[in-house]
Amino acid sequence: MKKIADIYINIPVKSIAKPYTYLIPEQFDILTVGCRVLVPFGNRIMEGFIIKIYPDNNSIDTTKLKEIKDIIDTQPWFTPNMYATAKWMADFYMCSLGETMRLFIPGKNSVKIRPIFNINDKEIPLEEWKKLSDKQQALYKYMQAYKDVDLLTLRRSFGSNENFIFDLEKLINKNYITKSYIYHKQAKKIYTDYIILNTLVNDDILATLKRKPAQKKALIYLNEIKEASVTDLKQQHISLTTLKALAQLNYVKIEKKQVLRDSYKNMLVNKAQQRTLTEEQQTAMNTIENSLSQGKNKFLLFGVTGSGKTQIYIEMALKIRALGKQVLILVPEIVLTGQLVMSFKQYFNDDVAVIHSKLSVNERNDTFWRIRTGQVGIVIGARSALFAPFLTLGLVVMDEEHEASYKQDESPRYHSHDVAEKMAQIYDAILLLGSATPSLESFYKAQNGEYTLLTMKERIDNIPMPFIEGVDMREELKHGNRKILSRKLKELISTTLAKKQQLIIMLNRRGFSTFVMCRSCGYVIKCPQCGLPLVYHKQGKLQCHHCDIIEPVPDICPKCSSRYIKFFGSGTEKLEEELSQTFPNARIIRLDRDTTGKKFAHQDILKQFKAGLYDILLGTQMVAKGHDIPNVTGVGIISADSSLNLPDFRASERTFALITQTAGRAGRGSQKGHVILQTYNLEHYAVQYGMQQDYISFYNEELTLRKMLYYPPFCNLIKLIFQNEIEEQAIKIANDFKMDMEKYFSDNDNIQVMGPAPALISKFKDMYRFNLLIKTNDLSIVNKFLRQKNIDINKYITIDINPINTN
DNA sequence: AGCACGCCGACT
DNA sequence: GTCGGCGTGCTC
Repeated sequence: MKKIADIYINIPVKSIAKPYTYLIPEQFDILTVGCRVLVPFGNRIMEGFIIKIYPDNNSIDTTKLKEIKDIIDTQPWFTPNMYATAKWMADFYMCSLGETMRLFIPGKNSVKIRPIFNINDKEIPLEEWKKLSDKQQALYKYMQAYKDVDLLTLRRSFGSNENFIFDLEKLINKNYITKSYIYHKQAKKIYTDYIILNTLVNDDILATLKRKPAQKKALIYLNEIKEASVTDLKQQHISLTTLKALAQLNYVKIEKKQVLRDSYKNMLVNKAQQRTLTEEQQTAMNTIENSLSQGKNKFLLFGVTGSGKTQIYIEMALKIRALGKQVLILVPEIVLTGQLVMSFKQYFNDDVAVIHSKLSVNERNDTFWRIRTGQVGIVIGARSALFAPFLTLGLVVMDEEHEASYKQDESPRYHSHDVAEKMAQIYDAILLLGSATPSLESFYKAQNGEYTLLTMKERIDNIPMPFIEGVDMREELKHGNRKILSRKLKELISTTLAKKQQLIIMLNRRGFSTFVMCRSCGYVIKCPQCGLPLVYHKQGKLQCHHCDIIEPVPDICPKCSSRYIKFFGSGTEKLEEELSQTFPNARIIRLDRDTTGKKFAHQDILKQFKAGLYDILLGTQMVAKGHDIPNVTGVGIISADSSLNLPDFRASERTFALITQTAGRAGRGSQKGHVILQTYNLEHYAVQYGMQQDYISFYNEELTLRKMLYYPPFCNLIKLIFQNEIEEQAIKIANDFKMDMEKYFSDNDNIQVMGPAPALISKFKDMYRFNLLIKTNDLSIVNKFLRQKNIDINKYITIDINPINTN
């Protein structure tokens, strides 16, 4: 009797967000829950994940079921814990299980499926043949000559214009040509020749090699390490000829072995020196031990920039590795991995795997395999590292836990913070969050005892905190200075350069001018797709920083045809120009998304700056994060306000964090740092406390505001984005829903609906977008209501649980 | 998401 | 009368 399985199809589409039932053919009886399979779906072959196998098929009508076509895994890819995580994510974020499960496989699909075409065996009668067009006849003749033709080959032979597809379908419909599918695994395994010692090495054997010094040397070397790859041996100056000769003598065996790609393998690092913890670090470790013995295993490590949080992560990782469990280290961006990977490699060497979105599918696949088979114990990576196939998990570290980039901003819109916390629970692992500026939510939890708070106030080696000075840019204007650089900052740059020390200058906008406006009619040139102002870049192009669309700069205003088109606002390119004009002898390098296109470009720039090849590093917030450059004593923050004026309740929090993080770059060596902070909002509390580096006061003031306005951490947020081609329709549907919901929850004061308000990107690809913001103290009842109303499968409504911004 | 199906206007 | 445009609905 054939068994039956429930399968989720690997497609990121809400409308098919349900399991489909298939028969398991007898030859695939080994299949279990968590295996990946190929199934017929509609008239295609698709990849699917088995989520359930029925013990018997008595109560199910099997006549309408299709059969599983082929298998991808014989062992389940999804462990029960991976499945539990995916399931929780789908429930919590109200998206399809297929959508969350596919996060866990390397690449979007495990197999590549492509259609191939062949002629049908039966002949075409002459009178039918005559009815075919010339093109159709040509196509048929072509397929008589070649077997298993795919679309790519046809395209090459029949021109790039797609007309042949029409004729092809005609022939398929008449059953002259058949269409079938072939598939192969996405990831290709690579192999290398491996040399394995095949004899006891003793004096007798070595004696036979008396006149063969190279072979003798090779054998002695192999005796020490037993086996090695041919490439590794080549580095030891042992040639393939030598090895082949040894193989002839049967002293060694040559075997093919799979190589697991790892571009971080040959990273050169110094061995870790003697570990000595500071008093604060030791206290933190003791607190962790005590809490663990009381069964508390969630920690918030609140440590100022430069206090040595990384060392705590390492200490904890050492403990967990000693227990044989795996460790996950999350970092906000690939950019930050460089520094942290180095530190971990010093202690763990090749026990470290790195995962991020710039890895090739092949390398990711190999890395996943090393994790899956327990060949590595430390996994460092950005968001996507959450979905590595851990065997066990004893510790989840989240560095810079306040970072907004932990939130995935497209479907499935998960927040790594939530997922990491859930995973820690599922795997029974320790959760360790770290930040110099914790998110309000996390610090609030620490205050309430949900997390154990670990505080480190001192910088390592008693390095003093930098001196921060604010410059009111309104005063600068009054004194006739219309430049980007204030007089004080210019002075700081001069004196720092004179001392042969380095500077970091942050301006959180890339490009040259931030908007282009017609002086005559006031028209601002906007992105045709999303309506945001286009940014002028130096190479003479206009770019949308949201859609990456590039447009030429118009000579005349598109609206009133006047020639008075001017550029306003300043970005990093303009700052670079002003700096090099003001300080012609300074060596300046820029770091922003425009200069970091290639895979390791970012690290290269930082490496060169660190090596002293440049005096000034300028860039967007990228320059604010993580790296430790001892010779930097001066830091300039050009516009602390740009993040302050955003219409979002987290604007103050972000501004405070950005100021603190950037200022923290100054004075990491023995010299005291000096920071100039330019702002138009000098009296704002986020700026003031940022200047004083006083997180606690900022937290208290911000928390009072949050409580008053009923925002997180006092409630949870759900953002609903309503889309429609007709603006009024979008507003009406949103409003109707709002009234519906308010009626349903009329007796519950803790659930509020705000809006509808036009989204920040109010029109995208001809769709108007309006937001509703739901505030609730109970996510689950709102979740239930939304499902009941089928909001979760409505393709014109996007649900964002715990959104990172509200506009 | 694809892909078939089906209903309506343009062209041989 | 046929071709082909795109809106609608389905996928075990």
